[in-house]
Amino acid sequence: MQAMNSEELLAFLAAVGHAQRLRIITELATGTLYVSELARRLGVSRPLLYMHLERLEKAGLVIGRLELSDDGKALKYFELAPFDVQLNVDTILTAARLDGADAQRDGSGEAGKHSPKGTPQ
Amino acid sequence: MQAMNSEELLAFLAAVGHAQRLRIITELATGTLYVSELARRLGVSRPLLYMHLERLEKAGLVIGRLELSDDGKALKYFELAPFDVQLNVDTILTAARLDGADAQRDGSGEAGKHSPKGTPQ
DNA sequence: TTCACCTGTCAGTCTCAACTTACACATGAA
DNA sequence: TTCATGTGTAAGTTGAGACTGACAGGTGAA
Repeated sequence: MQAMNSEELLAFLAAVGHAQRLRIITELATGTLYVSELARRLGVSRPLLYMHLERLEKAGLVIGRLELSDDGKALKYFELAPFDVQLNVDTILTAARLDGADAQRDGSGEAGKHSPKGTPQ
Repeated sequence: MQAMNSEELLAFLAAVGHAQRLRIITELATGTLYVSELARRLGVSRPLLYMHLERLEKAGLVIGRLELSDDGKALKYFELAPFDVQLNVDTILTAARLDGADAQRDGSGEAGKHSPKGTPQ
């Protein structure tokens, strides 16, 4: 998995760092499931599960797609997306460094003055 | 870094998964600092920084120790603890599996007799 | 004494994610 | 029609974490 900036890293960590969502991941690891079925298995209300799945999807941890069953019902299936993030000091420093690079690319925010290269201090 | 159960994993993720705390880690990566100095650098109130450092320390990401400076002032220094956690589906499944093992070891809760041997599965 | 540093903690407020309840809307089967 | 199944969303409540401000205590130096 490629390097992330702080924002992406935080989104990822926030997504995974929740007991319910860990359970969701564990459950989806056994195979693809549609929302209502997953809600039943986990003993969670469907709207709540929706919120969690939305969060996981935004962070790229799960993928959802709407399918028609044989009897014409619409089922929203979710499956696990492959992910693998190494978390150590280097990862975090890299994320911070990417933030700076992003800001520079965008050109906005800090009016250029900021030391263009090298770390201050 | 050795395998963690869900509780430890969540504590770790919650500790790292916060913008301010990422900045703290980034700052401490440059070297050991005492609280007031760190607060100044980050532009954060000291009580707030305390809370964050406490959280980081509980999760084992930083280590704090009180030192006497030459002029007799007490300074609370914090340094980064080495950490390295791989985050993928396997990590999470392993954590879930450890939870079960922990519960069995503790013996309570599940009126489980003592299961004679081995890990279920 | 007063000042400028530091540590440590408490009592609040505020904000937001988490969670509940309820609705509108489909389908197929009884 | 009614029931059981599903999706999708829009309210509300709540609870925990984040954050502020103020305090009590210590030191050494002016």
